Amino acid sequence: MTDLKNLLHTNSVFASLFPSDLSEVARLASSRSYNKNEKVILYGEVWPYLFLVESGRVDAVKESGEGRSLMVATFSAGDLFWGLAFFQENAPMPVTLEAREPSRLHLWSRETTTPIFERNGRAGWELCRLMAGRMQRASAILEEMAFHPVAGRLARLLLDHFEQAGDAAISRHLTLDEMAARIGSTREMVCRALYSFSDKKLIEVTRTEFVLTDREGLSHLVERG
Amino acid sequence: MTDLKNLLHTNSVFASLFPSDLSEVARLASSRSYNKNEKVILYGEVWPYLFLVESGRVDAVKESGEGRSLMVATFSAGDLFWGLAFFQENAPMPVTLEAREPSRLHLWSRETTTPIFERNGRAGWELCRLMAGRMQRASAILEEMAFHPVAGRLARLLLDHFEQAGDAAISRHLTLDEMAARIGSTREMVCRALYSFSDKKLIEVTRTEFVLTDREGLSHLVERG
DNA sequence: CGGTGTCTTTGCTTTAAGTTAAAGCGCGGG
DNA sequence: CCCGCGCTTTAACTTAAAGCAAAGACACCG
Repeated sequence: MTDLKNLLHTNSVFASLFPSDLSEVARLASSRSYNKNEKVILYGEVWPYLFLVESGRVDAVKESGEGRSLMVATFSAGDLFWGLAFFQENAPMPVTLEAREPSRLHLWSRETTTPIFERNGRAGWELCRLMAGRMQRASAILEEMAFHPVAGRLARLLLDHFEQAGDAAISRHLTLDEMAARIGSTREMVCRALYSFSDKKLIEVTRTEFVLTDREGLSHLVERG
Repeated sequence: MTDLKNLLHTNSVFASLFPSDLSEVARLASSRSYNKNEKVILYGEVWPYLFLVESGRVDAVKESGEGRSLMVATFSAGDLFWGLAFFQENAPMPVTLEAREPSRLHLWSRETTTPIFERNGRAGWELCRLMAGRMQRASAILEEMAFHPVAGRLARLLLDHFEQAGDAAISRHLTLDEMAARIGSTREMVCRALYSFSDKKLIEVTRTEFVLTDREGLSHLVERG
């Protein structure tokens, strides 16, 4: 069995195809590699493709007319995503997709795969479930942007992103700009918020490391914003 | 043929069921009426249902801890929507659903309908298409909240909501609070923004009516935010 | 008619967010 | 080893948004 077929088996959507259709899908895939920071597709383009990430990492980013950007999702090995035009003709991409590290994707076009999904009810259903999950995430982001101030959003980012380490120092592998993009703000705001957390003894900050000293306090900030 | 079956036929998802399954679905529906302002289901509940609006209007609203609210969608006759738990067990409602006028809905539970979708590939596919459309809308709202200031969001609301009338006076059938909920702001901000538009000769405002005098100018405001 | 409650409008205050500018640090290239 | 560039940190300033309070306007009801 090919590597691609193995990869397909690990995905709940493809795994529920009839075996013959799974082979067909494996044959229809067009595979491509992307360099670090290479764009997969730009915001606003009509892009009728479905893709599965074999390796690497692809970010979905919205960019405003001038300067600001907001990262809404990131996809890594095993994740499935699509251009809206895969489902609805002429629907433009709502985000730019950009490879953050050298990445390899397998792509399928709308025409070749539509008939396969139409005869595999179970796979269509799994795809719905996947979309429901994405919807939930979109909804959570929207809620944060609408109701939680910057400090609350940053507190959540810290908690989510540094779950693992307990009291240990964590190296800052995100720049201020990257954090700002994730919470929809600016590098300066993030810096100030970090130091305001530090003033309140919630975290310790150095140029290169964090220590989350008071997760309780941080999650309290997330709550009330 | 029953009224419900007629209604089902007008919906792209149900219309692509096998005829026998369509009858089955009609039989499985539980139908309910809601009064004006009655809640269908509250934010955060686990609600594994799919529903079709027969008549009336149902709004999807997010509410913040204190006071603020944001209306993200409204459903009227012929529209299909669902609780996330219809697709993913235990996923909570991301919005509160509330009947804005006396409304009648037909509901289906997860258990009874899952097998039907699994054997009707075409219907599952149509459901995906529908979800893609909803995603697009969610994405547009997010983008506005993140990148466009209040004035821009309000300008769009005016243009969208009063498309029909040309230069004629339009009665204000939305209160300031309702407009504020739609653009994620407050009554006061909306009022001020309206009068700032009026100062710029983009619209004319009276206590009870609007005239959109300069749609050009308004859409220009939408652009640059 | 007057009373009551909802909605609109406005001024004033407070808070959050964003912008600009100026250092400071530290790593890699020459 | 030093220099320069890019990222980080900080402070002062500006703007946008929200909150509060009070005054009208209107609509409905008894």
